[in-house]
Amino acid sequence: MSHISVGVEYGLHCLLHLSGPPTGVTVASVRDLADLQGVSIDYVAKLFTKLRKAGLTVASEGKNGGFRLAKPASEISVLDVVHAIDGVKPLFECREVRVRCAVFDGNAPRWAAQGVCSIHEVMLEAEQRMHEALARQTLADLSRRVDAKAPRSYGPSVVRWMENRSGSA
Amino acid sequence: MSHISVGVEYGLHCLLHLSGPPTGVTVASVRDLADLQGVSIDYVAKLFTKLRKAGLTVASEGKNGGFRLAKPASEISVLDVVHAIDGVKPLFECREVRVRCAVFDGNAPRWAAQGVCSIHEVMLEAEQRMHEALARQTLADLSRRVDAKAPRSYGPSVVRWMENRSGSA
DNA sequence: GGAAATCTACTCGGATACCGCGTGTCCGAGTTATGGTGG
DNA sequence: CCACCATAACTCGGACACGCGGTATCCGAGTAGATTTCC
Repeated sequence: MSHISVGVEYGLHCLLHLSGPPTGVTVASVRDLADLQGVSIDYVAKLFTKLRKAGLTVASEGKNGGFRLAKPASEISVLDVVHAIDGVKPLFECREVRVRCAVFDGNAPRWAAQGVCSIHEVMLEAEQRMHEALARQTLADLSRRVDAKAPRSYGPSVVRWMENRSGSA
Repeated sequence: MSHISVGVEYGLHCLLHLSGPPTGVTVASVRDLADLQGVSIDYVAKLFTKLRKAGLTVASEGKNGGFRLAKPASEISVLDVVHAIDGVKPLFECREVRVRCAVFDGNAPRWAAQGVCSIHEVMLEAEQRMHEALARQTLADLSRRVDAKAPRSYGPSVVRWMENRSGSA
């Protein structure tokens, strides 16, 4: 179990497919998105509920409904997706052991509880660096990287796959 | 449950007390270290077993035994402690969903499985930034910060507390 | 032919089951200094 | 006075219990377009 969950991974892959041409479409149903990656439909649906609440996607209900990005892909960072799905769980949870030092015998002096624990400071600094790196990358950046790897035929084949599904259903 | 466990927090606090004057001593038993912070003895013992295996501390067995740092505090980074106790668990565990894309229909082409997943790359970059921040801080740095906060009387009182314990026992 | 009813496909959200892992505890074994005992 | 033995204190390492949260599934409700039915 890692700090950044698989939900984030699924979510990012789905959002990449929603980032428009050349590699993806602009609107798709949860069913198609889930089946496209061999993941549980219900699970992906829960992810998109979170993404919607975070204001990253908008949903259109009813038949032929689906999700699309609420903003241009260049304005959605990886950090946004992480926070939307995993919440803001901290890298490190300080338990304030400094105030429980036996020397204080129960009642810690003011200076011990004041400010942020020194160890906590270091962890917060590291967390900050991590967040900066994640905030720097947007869906558009990721999309470009994928496009650079994949052959030119990949994008259209994905689009065709989705159209065939809705056609056969 | 955060990515960096409470074990690391306990471990760091213990190691700080082992970082020598002015705030700490140079050798101490697990019992004293644990009681000093109101933490389970057995649990701290397990932590120190890991720290020993990682080569950060050395133990002297038998009566009046205990642990001391294997290296100067200035050569032990926070990252070393994190890795020693939590292991090297990754920030993000890529499940390679890219190769499971339904378009490939079971057998993914070479280009899809080649190299590192684009999403994974971003996560690795963030993890790297985090590690850099943790590697930059040593026990000596932390010790200095604590000393700057605590009054001059704190260090000696900790030492006295330990001596009283071994004296009364 | 147009309006109403039905159907279908989709989103929404809660409830729940499963399972791995972090946290914490317990115990037996090995090791070394200390204190006591007997020659 | 010295050698020997028992005891205490400590580390070492495995085993295990507990609970939380991530992962995954199921189901009922609400909504809107498509289709059919009926006047």
